[in-house]
Amino acid sequence: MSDPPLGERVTLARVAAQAGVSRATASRALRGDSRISAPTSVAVREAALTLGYVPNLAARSLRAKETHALGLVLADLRDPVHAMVAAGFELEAAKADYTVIIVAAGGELDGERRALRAFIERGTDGICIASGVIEPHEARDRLGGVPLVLLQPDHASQVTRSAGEEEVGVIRADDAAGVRAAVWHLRELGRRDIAYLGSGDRATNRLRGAAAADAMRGLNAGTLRSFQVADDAWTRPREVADALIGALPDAVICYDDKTALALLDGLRGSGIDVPGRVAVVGFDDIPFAALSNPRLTTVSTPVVEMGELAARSLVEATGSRALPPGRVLPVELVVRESTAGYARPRPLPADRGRRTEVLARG
Amino acid sequence: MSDPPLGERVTLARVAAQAGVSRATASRALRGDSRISAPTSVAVREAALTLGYVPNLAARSLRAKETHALGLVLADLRDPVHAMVAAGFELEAAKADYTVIIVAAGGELDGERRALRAFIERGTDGICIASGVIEPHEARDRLGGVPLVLLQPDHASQVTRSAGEEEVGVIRADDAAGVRAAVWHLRELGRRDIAYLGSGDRATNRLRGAAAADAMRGLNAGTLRSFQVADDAWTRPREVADALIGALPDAVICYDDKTALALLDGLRGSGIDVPGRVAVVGFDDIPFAALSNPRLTTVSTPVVEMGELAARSLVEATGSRALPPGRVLPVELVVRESTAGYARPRPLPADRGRRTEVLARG
DNA sequence: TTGTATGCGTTATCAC
DNA sequence: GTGATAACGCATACAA
Repeated sequence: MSDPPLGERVTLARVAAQAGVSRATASRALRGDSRISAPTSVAVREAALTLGYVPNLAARSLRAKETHALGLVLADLRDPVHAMVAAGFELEAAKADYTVIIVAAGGELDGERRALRAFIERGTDGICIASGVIEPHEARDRLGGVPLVLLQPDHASQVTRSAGEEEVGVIRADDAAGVRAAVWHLRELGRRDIAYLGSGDRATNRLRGAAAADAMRGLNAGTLRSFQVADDAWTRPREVADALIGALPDAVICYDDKTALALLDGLRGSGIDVPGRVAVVGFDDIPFAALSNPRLTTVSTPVVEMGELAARSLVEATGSRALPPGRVLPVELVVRESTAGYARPRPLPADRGRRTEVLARG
Repeated sequence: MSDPPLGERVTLARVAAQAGVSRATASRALRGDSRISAPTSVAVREAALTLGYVPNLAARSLRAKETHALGLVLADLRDPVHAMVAAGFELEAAKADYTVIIVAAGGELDGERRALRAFIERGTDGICIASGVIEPHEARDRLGGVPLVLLQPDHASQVTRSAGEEEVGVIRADDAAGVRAAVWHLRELGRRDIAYLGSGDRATNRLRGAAAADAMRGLNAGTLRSFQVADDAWTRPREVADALIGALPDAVICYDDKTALALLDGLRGSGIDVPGRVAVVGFDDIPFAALSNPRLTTVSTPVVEMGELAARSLVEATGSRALPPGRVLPVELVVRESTAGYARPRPLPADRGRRTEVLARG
């Protein structure tokens, strides 16, 4: 079952010798070149197997000028959303027999620059920057020709482009549509004093906040109130709740699920009922949003699929010399208990509580 | 700011030519060889900079027989625990200027074999298998000499080794101690009918179950009851709760936090009070365990640190020709509301609810 | 159908 | 201090 212990690594030359052919023939046989006769092919394969030959991809890359590797830059694998993007990316890359190099840049410009440099050094065939803060133009410049996909770019320049618009090489979720659906939903429930709770100071945050304000305007529903907490405030639920308490709205749309779940906890700590006193909406629909108490209403974004799509685009781009296309992916509002009517739900028979209602489809 | 658009990639030869020296000299100058004169060194660096030279690591690896890359096999990046291991691993690798290749093997033997093969092909300087199901001996065989670290190995052979024992190249958390602390804690609270709720059929699950049974025996506390749900049951909370309902214990130690949080949700769906009727304990202490309602008592395992440790071991192993050492890392029981006294906690002033109590330190 | 020869970009060994 | 030159392992253009 297990290969022979490779003290010194077996090279193609050894295989060729063993099979009694030239290196060229061995190479062709192993790569399935149609011109090689069946018997030689078999002989070579056999030799490779018994010797435990494993090709040296560094050597192959050097010749072939392609590595069958993709690079993925993201902010932090500890964040479930980023991890899910990475999961989708790796999954799809693996299907096409590509390997993935991941660099966590910590959401910092210099980290992203270093990551790009590392990818160039390693000659990755394609690169994806997820939630990057680097200016798109700079990234493309630094890469000079290597296929690049920007996934939910978080650079300031992204705030101003009009919603729903596709951009070459950019994959995004339709955040604006999601926020709009949330606002509509809350208005339908009779909530009047709606607020946006931002977290961090990146483009995505500002974009969602702006979308909420727009939606309010579109509904002639008065102005949106705005609160803001730090990037990592969600690990300190009190801090999140305290940002609102004292000027409590009757509905809050949060930057993401992490913030929303922390808010839920913080409000409970202050004896404030959700959804009775305040309705809460999250963003992303991470798995734990369905397990909170009350279960969290949230805008579900296809994070895993976005990762998959990014990888697929890159794989395709390396084949055809074309640029990866852009995409704006639909999101949907998943309504759960945190925005239910004024009464808290009773114990639920069967799986009723799990049911979700689609209000908006990007 | 941005490098010149590299149509064809700049090679060392170009830099050398530009600086008016030989390739050898250029190479030495860039790597900081002390024998190169200051003026030439400067000239070379300058040339490299203006030309936008980026070294080709494939070529370098081919010569140097080391890649400055580490391989990480894990089951699934969508799982927060695995993602956190990966985060720690990448973080620490990056500090030592190593790049990380991640392959998700889906918890399947063949996937892990393929991953190892891919790593060998790419010549990674070290490899970590996290929660792998591959037999340790087989893994070492296939790798022939490449430093290997097994992180929380999940192969059957791991169940029988005695708890707390260190094994070369194996990094584990002291699961048994954690479970023991949980059992003691529950007994102290007066819970008598304690159960273990397993999930999946891997070694780690069996190991934790066995540790719980042992702890009960050690306390002369009667026999532990055992329940079991599928690997992915946590996404179907009803199913998790239904596994217990009908023979409800008054305390449950769950395989992990995901399962515990699902159980919390499922029990709530059935109107069963936690901790009033049942106390619930999780395992891992993922961030969301602190945000549930009730907040989850859980065994905190140093997942990120384990990833860091793994990477560090590998980096060190590549330097010194030695094998990576083994480690059993301490865990601690974090007591929260899900095992509080019989009364449900009132709204909490300030951060009282966040306080944790350390009961056991591996 | 197979073999020969060359080069991918670096670094190390040996000269000078 | 610096420069030729060879070699890492592989894949291909060209010959046969």
